[in-house]
Amino acid sequence: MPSNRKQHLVETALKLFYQEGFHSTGIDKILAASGVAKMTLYKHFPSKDDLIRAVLEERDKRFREWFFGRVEELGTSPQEKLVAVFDVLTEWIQGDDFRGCMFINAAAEFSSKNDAISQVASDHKVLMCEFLDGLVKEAGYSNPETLSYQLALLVEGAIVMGHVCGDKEAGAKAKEAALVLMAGA
Amino acid sequence: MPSNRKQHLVETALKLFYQEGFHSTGIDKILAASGVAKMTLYKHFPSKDDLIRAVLEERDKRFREWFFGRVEELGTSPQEKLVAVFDVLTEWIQGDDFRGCMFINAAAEFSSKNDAISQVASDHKVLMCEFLDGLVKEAGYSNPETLSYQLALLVEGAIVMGHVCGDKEAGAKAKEAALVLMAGA
DNA sequence: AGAAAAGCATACAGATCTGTCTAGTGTCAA
DNA sequence: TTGACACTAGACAGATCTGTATGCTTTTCT
Repeated sequence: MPSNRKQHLVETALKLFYQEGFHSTGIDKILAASGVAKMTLYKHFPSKDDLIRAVLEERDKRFREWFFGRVEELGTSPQEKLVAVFDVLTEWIQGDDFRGCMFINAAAEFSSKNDAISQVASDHKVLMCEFLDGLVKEAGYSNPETLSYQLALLVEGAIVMGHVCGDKEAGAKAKEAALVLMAGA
Repeated sequence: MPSNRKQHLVETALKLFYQEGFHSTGIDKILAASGVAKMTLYKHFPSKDDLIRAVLEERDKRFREWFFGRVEELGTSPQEKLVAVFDVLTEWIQGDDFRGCMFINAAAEFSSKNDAISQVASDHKVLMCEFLDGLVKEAGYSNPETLSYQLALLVEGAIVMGHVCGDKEAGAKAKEAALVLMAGA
């Protein structure tokens, strides 16, 4: 049974790292916000990097659960689910606490020398792509890899435009483009 | 006439901030790498944030000059230039020192509270979009804004996949998608 | 040549940040 | 009751980082 405190730390760090960035969020801020003692943190996580990795892994797990789950809720056929991807994307981007993709942000903050963190970010994107790929294959498109990657590009593009430019319509516009690509495939 | 030293500082900071990130690059590292004295830096830039802003503005200027220039070199008709956009994108992503888009990275590191820096990042993206929009309009597409934004999504998506996943083919794959969208518009 | 500006070197203040040490508190189980 | 264990509180070490102060040298312009 995982300690109460450990989970609580990850919870708090999840919010703070996402909202303010990794370097900008000091250990002390996380401790103050969570009400956990410093020694407890360092008992569970040998270093800040370890905490960051744990947070990213948790984020990956939760985000995909939420995203894939919502897609399944909104669509029945694989075709519908592919379209739903962009509705869920829009939901996310339009949410009040949207601040881009945590993994893109992590890749931006940590140079690729930091293997472990960059790897988690890359893995997350691969898993997102594989989800799309699964749907595209189920839907029976020819050249599924090509189409699914193209849809992934639109998703990532919308995340960026939503974050950097604050364009709340980025998801909807990506959806339009996706429909064109799907129709042409 | 801008001081030699000032330009030299921006030059050095440009490289370091891009390669290692903004928070990870301390003032002292920039000074050591450039051989400029600390007081000289603070004479030209009241704070690190001011230096960062100056660097981002310079980057925006140079990047667009390079990017737009290369596009003009590779294509003659607006149509060709639109295709060339994705060849130049590929060139960039495949370059040895590619580490994503400096403005996406800046937006990731600085929470939106930091108005000035976030604004420069947003402005850069808007200018990139406007360039695409100009080409699309010259090429005579109907619904130009729709198409140009869709192409922008592909560009941003390719940058992300190129950076986070290290996919050197992201640009080429975005090009394929762009051709489909252009054909359908 | 000589004044004014620009830059250099270095030490330092003060804040902040990661990570450690120590001593004490509360809890649960044998 | 006692011992193991998790956690707390707070001081502290040591590094690092931004920004300042001071005194000196170099360049530049007239």
